[in-house]
Amino acid sequence: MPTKRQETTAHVHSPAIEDYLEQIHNLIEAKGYARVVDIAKNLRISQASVTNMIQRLDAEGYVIYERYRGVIMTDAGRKIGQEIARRHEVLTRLLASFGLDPQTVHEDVEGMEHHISRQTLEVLTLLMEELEGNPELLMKLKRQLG
Amino acid sequence: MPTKRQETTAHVHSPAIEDYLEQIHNLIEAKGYARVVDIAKNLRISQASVTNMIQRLDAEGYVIYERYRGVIMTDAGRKIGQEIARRHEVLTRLLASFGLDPQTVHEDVEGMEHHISRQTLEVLTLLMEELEGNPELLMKLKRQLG
DNA sequence: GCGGAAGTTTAGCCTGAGCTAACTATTTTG
DNA sequence: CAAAATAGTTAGCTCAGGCTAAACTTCCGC
Repeated sequence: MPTKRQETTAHVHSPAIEDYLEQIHNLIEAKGYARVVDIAKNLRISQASVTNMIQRLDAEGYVIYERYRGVIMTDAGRKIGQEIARRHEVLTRLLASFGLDPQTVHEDVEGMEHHISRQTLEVLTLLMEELEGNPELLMKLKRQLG
Repeated sequence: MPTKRQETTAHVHSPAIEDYLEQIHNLIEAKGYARVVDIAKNLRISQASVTNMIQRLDAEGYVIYERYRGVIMTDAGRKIGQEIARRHEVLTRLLASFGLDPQTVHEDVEGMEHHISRQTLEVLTLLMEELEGNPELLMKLKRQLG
């Protein structure tokens, strides 16, 4: 893997970090708080790994963490969490509109969501909106999918 | 042995492996052979890392490797290399048709190409073809991009 | 208000995939 | 055809991000 060389300037974050922040963001949206055990369950990794990463997220300024007490997000963390959630939603709606099986959609979205620039997100949003507002076109394309 | 169906190109290989096989495939297409030094240059990693990985690719049956003599691809390796190259091409054409800057296209494609299922590839191919055959629609969408 | 269940943290380990430095092999060229 | 340049390899590191086992905290029912 051509690992992105660490930019000295604006700090770049890994897919893993994005996954955690997206998850924490979603949990806080949904239940008002984010527990280690739930993050671990949703990401399907061990609780120990979550604790570990949360400490890193705190050190890097994405969350504020107090031992045994849970996390809250900083503005920086929330921003990233929201961005990823947005990419997730657009991709999911776009693919789902073609009737792909939900499991496949989920897997592809999980994989792709970390790699989409602002510009590409705009393109995909546009495509999604066009298809949602133009059922004729969508039907035509779906017919071609066989 | 009970029958274990494994039809859907199971993700048994890493993104890194796909990157190498895509690159080796492209080089062989273009020049008839793939040298360590060129693979390293294209993936922007060290030659030592390439040698290392090539040995793994041989061990896992994707290429045949002879010390100091270069690599050739097995059928398994070629299949993956072609698949990734195909995903690469579809994504590139789709995004480029909206006039996104080539550097951005390239980065996004590099990131996304490893995560696209057969079904999603079909959807994206369809969208690409529709836009290429329907300049009206493409123009309309591009106008909306601002 | 205490004891066990549930949740969290620590310690120590592993693997993938990069790196550099030093060496070896091959190719090119004066 | 030998020596310099180029290409390839090996050894030994690093780092991210997983893991398990065991220890520690918190919470809840009795």
